Amino acid sequence: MRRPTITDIARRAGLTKTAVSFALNGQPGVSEDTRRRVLDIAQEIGWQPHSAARALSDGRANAFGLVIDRPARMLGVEPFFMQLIAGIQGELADAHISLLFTVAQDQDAEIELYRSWWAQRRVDGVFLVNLQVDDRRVDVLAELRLPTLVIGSAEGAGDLPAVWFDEDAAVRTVVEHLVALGHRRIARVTGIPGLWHTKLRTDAFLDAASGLGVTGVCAEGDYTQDSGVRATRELLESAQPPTAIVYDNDIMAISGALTAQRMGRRLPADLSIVAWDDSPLCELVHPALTALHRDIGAHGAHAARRLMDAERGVTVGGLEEAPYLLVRRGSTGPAPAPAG
Amino acid sequence: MRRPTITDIARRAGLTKTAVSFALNGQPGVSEDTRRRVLDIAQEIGWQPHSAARALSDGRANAFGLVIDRPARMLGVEPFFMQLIAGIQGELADAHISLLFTVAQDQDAEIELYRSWWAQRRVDGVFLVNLQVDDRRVDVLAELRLPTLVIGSAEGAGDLPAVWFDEDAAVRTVVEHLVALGHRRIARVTGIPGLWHTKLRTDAFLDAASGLGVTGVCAEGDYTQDSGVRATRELLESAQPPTAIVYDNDIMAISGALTAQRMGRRLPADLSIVAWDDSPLCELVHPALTALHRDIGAHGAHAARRLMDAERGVTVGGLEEAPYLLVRRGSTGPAPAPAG
DNA sequence: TGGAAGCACTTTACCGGTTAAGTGTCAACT
DNA sequence: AGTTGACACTTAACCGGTAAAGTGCTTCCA
Repeated sequence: MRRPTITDIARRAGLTKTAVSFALNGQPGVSEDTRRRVLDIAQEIGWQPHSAARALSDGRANAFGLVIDRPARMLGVEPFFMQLIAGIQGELADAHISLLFTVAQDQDAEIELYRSWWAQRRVDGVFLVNLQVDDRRVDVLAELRLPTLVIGSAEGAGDLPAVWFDEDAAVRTVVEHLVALGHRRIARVTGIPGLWHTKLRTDAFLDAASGLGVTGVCAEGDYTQDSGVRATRELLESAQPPTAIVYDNDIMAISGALTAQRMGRRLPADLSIVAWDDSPLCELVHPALTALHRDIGAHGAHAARRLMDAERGVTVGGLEEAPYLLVRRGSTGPAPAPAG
Repeated sequence: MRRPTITDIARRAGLTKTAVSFALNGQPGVSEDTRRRVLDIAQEIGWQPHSAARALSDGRANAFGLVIDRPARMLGVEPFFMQLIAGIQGELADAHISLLFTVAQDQDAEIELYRSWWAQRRVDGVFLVNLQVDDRRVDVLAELRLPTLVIGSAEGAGDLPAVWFDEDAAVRTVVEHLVALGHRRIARVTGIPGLWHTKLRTDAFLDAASGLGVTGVCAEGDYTQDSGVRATRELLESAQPPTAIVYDNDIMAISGALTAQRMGRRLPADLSIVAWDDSPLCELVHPALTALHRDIGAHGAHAARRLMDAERGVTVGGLEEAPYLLVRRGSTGPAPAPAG
């Protein structure tokens, strides 16, 4: 089955390919009759433009790129990226823009990939995720002038447009919730320390705690359940254990909850737990975990729309998403009465 | 920063672009000196071929496609696809082939996407996952002659090449393991019924059970934790509850394990549990879940290599992966002594 | 010493689109 | 009646590669 070209259409319509191109693209210069006829033929023989031909001609690849450089072992346990991609797709599909999705070994490999994509004109722009403090990717992408949309953090994005959630407000909501329940020693198990949103949350967490006159402690995690278990154990075995723990993702929260239960803590009577990002996993354990909920699909859609705008030269500002929603479930409750 | 083309190289080398093209592609017809010089210049100015130009010229898109049509809600809770994609990428990267990854609403949308990719020459081939019984995609792809590699099932793939795991042997391994532990009533919570590998496992499960003279029961699930909870409850509340349950994925296994524990069953004293696919989640619960382990990354890599071969016209046969490995953890043990 | 062969290129054309510039025809206007 | 201009196209060129066919020079051999 040979794929039809505009030349085929031209032959059948008795026109030149230029006339056909005009007709197909709504350009003036062809009669309405002719345009109709051309469109009918195109429809009939199932013509669609050859992506490479068009790309070569107009210089646009009609593709965006998304690279994740976390180790494969850690990928996918979190639903975040799949939901994000699904949201992005929804917007891109209508515009006939494809998504090149890649998993890179590390940041060097990721940067090499951007250079390669740029040099080969494979993509018209990229989504940048998991922004780190002093992230080298930002400078590289700016230097390449590859349209970029940062997902997840306004800080550190430099001049690049971004979409993000208000981590600060979310942290405050959680801390206020816990303080209102009487908690005075609150801990937080962080995500990977180098990431901007981890830093934002940590700063906001310590601020909120001291602002409300309670003790806030951070233990370092890395999103894996191992780290969730370890951090939880350390916190609960410390001299002055917290009565509530906030985890930076759901995996750590669940492993933390189960660890605490194994250590004899009742939830929420002895310990309250809050998860960040509300995946189905949060309802897996008993009691179900109180969690910060956000619309990740919409987040992806917003990112996609903005990258499309940015790539077309429209100046786009940042977008702060609708606030996180604190979904209260069984894992948070009144602080235990002070011992002794 | 203008991107360099071979014409730029030609100008600097004092040659025509044809000579440059020959030099860059290792074609005969240029002296070694000239070739060196051209390669040096290319290196120096950071030239890489314009993907669209090359695609237009040689007719290859240098991209493969992968579509998943499960609802976004269910995606990503399972690490399977992320690991698969990471494995695929590893192979494709060296060959400078990109992966177009898309999440589709349903199978109709997926088929439309294939037609569109084909008509626009966006991809040179596609990976087909989650093969269903009477899958319409197989015929469409065969009709389009879009090189296709089926991942996960030889059955139902028609003439399309495939890579798959031996589900039959895996089922037998599990059932034999459980029977050896003394279990006589074994249940299985299935994945989505329409999928080929679900059917394969179900048939094999019932066969293995009757072959070993034990009772095998299947309860329908759909990979979600809700279905895991529901099926587990039904099974345990039935007149003759099983002493062991095998789940078709890890999410259902975990929710099943937790549900059983909440219903007062001790694991493995009262009930043994086996998970299909060994993600980190399996070690989340206590006792950790016995699980069927397989190398999903390698699976993806094999698929990628075979699709590359198929697309180049090499006749590729099917590949059965190394067998599943049953990782024994705390969730399986001797069957409880018969009551009464 | 003339012809053939081989080398190292160049010329030309093509892939399938888009687009600037050119052309023939007809109607309207002066 | 001749110019003008609009219309509906066509011609030609371009995007950046690849590749078949052609060219000029050297070398080798009979």
